[in-house]
Amino acid sequence: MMVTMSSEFYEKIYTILRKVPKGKVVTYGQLARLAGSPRAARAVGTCMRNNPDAPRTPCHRVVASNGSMHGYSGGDGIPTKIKMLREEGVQFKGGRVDLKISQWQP
DNA sequence: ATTTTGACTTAAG
DNA sequence: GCTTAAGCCAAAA
Repeated sequence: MMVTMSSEFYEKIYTILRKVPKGKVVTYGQLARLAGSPRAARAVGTCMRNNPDAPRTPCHRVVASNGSMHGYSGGDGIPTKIKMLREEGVQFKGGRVDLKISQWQP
């Protein structure tokens, strides 16, 4: 199998994000860290933006490090994202996700 | 090839 | 606890 050098870490991001169970969320930094680039949190966001609510990439389960969210390219954006997470059983706290109980732990 | 922008994170006030 | 500033990675102009 040949290695896709350019988007190598992108595929990792998708793979990891796909492993995140329902009702759990993951931060951009965590995804980047698991992908092999702990400082590429921004790049992760760029990747998500190009891929909307693709059935293969649950970008709505990706939140910021402090539990809040920065953006979402699907539905109404942020509100839709919150709604989806809430439907999955994610506990919210003043508009922010409770990372203490809802953050995915590999 | 260089500059700008962006779904980020951490540190400091 | 919230706001402001600086740093980092990758894609788009």
